[in-house]
Amino acid sequence: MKIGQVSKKTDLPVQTIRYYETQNLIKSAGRTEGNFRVYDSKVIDQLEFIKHCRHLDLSLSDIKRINELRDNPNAVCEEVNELINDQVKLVKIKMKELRHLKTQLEALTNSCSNNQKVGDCGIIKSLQECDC
Amino acid sequence: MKIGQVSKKTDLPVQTIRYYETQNLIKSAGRTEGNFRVYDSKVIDQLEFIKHCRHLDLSLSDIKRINELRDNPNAVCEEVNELINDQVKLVKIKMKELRHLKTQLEALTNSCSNNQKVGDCGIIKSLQECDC
DNA sequence: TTAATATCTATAGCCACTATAGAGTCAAGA
DNA sequence: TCTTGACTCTATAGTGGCTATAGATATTAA
Ligand SMILES: [Zn+2]
Ligand SMILES: [Zn+2]
Ligand SMILES: [Zn+2]
Ligand SMILES: [Zn+2]
Repeated sequence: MKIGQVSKKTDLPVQTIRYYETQNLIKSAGRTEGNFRVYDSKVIDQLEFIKHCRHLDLSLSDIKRINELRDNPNAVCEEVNELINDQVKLVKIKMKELRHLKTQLEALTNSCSNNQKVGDCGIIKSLQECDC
Repeated sequence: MKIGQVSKKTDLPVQTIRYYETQNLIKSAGRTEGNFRVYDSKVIDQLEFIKHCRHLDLSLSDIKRINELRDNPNAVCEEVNELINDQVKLVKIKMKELRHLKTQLEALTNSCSNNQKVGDCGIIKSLQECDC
């Protein structure tokens, strides 16, 4: 299988697959005589795994670590658990920040009736005076 | 006033102030004989304005646009309004994504009792099988 | 044979900074 | 006056996770 076909099967851009190789998330593939990468079907599963991890917004280094852990199926899974818990914490922090942001932005839109002069616009004024 | 003092007053790193200059968010400052930047107190307000906009996660190009609009105090403030509304939309989209993420991550943590073998860990299994 | 398509490497760009290196400037104390 | 240390300067690279481009080579289909 060449990289284009892997790309179609996984719905990942060719560039991204090559990028994952440079980051050692997948092994460097074998090559044809003409220097084209050749894959066997195992890589599909590996890339799907990476994709799912990325859906969860795990960093590539986290994913690398999870892959390492997967290679020791007899080890205790505590570290996997921690990684996911840390990610939950991160997401919660980001959500909190966004809620704060939303409140502030909506207060701003309420301070402007949309047909004022820029010089009188409540948004501009609030941005000058805000004490956050 | 030299850049270090501006930095202290605004609580912005010196590098950031210079960076804003390269991005034309503030005018390039005057210089001493020894080529040090010299500012008057106006720049403090300008930087505070930028800071407040950044608190709202407005992009530097948005901030640049808002600054341009501020220079036409007689224009209608519709565009300011739109910028903020677009930002609200962005924030809402991001919040939705994060809520989805949180749900998925918490389902993952529930699928693992933390003292399993990696080979049996529900998190790993879910990441292999997930169909999102 | 030729044209289109696929692949290769290397490099730059995105965003908003942050960090570093190496050189120059300035102020205060001995 | 000299020196030390703090401050500033420019230029450059790094962050993360891709994405886009250029220019060369390889393969495939008509
Ligand atoms: Zn998934
Ligand atoms: Zn307004
Ligand atoms: Zn503010
Ligand atoms: Zn587990």
